[in-house]
Amino acid sequence: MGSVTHLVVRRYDRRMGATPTFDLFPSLADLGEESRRLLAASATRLACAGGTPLVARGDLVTGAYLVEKGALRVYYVSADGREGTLYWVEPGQSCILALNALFSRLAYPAWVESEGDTEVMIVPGDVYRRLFALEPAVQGFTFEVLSGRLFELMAMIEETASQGLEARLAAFLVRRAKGGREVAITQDQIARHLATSREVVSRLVRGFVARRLVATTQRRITLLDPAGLAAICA
Amino acid sequence: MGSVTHLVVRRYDRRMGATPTFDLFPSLADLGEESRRLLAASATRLACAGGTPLVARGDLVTGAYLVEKGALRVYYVSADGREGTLYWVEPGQSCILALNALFSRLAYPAWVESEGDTEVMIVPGDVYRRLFALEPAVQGFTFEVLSGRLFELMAMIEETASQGLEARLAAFLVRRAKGGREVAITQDQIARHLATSREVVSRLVRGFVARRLVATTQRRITLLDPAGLAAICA
DNA sequence: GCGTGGCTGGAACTTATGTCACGCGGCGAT
DNA sequence: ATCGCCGCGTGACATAAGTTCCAGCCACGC
Repeated sequence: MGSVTHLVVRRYDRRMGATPTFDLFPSLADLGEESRRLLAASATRLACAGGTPLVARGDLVTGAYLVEKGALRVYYVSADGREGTLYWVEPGQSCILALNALFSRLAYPAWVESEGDTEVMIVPGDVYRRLFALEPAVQGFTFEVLSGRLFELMAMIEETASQGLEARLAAFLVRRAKGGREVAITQDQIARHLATSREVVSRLVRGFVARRLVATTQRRITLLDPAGLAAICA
Repeated sequence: MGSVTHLVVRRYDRRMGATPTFDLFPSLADLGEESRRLLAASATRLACAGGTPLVARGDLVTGAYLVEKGALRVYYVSADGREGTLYWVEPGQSCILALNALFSRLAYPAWVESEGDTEVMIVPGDVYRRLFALEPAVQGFTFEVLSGRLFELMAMIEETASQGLEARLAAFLVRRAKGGREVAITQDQIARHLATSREVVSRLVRGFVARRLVATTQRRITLLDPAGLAAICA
């Protein structure tokens, strides 16, 4: 909000000296030659800094978003201002809601923002639809993305309903560390991911600190005992 | 459990004097003649009474379930035994998780049971996959079912996170009445839909009764003031 | 040095929800 | 009839989570 964002959209062309890379999208690698050309001719790339708002609830989305770098955070905001993360779209994945809205022509039901320096390949809606009709690879890719999200959301509902906040926070930290021990994030941001308030996160983190599971500094939580945290999730 | 269930699976054939009806599945109506024949030759129908367990978490699902009558209830059960309904599959819809597991070959992540006398058309996995590859109508149908569920689940997550139980109960009753005023259901069942306990439902219903929003008898709740209930949801 | 803003720690309190224990009434089975 | 089960009502209580409010701390700029 008010911060300077770097939002660049450009067409793939000679100037960039590169056609879209499909390294991240193996399912898309075996397109027919014609489809590849169609894609290269119409796809644009969007690059932006972290925290850039990309889609607001109710927007009509005009293309398929294929994330190449960084991540997209898809989240909801309830009437009283509380927000919660629905899922992240990481490199090699696609923003499924975009595809969704794309086909069913429904308005997008959530917000999307970038997280970290992000690059996204955008395939215009009509092009994607044509590719979907023609290319089994695109059908399969689309189906996988959709069904993967469905599974994630179902797991999330169950987790939310059956686990306390402490367990969910522990799980969040472990996932977020991705095998490492550092989680560089603000407690306020954590609160927004988990749809709770900063104070509550602070209280829970304090509890972890007391049990020597983590250590904290400003904007950073260090996992001292990942196994212990993981045990809490169960 | 222990109760007598009526579970019948039969092949569509001369004895039934009818090929599968596509009335409920307009998207499937314009299949090629060959596909129609393939479908008719391989589809089976399952008929069962309410409460029949059909799929358990972890099952490998072997076909696409197209509901013709009754409904399927898809729900989760957490470690401590609490359960909650994820969604219902009503006539004209398909059990998307079945399709999901079908394509990605993942184990089914939830339970499914029938609700009311139910009839389901089951298309074997390999047949569905072949039809999906060949028929745009099937692709579109599949995509719509998947994306519809995604939207529902997202809405549900937001609702669960931002609304209190009372509001969710009110919403449940209004939806369930489907425009009418009668909801024939046990409070215990309601509790299982909303992932809470019977006592809590009882307490909330009592509150509604006190406000003359509903009246209760055994196994039944009558909406006296649907508008008032709807107001609570907001 | 000093102020300012963003982030965190922390107590005290309120509220929603879950849990336990029990009674009561209807209704079908024996 | 009467026994027993099921669905329900109800209060007391336990607990997790949200809320309010304030203090401290760090980094940064001036």
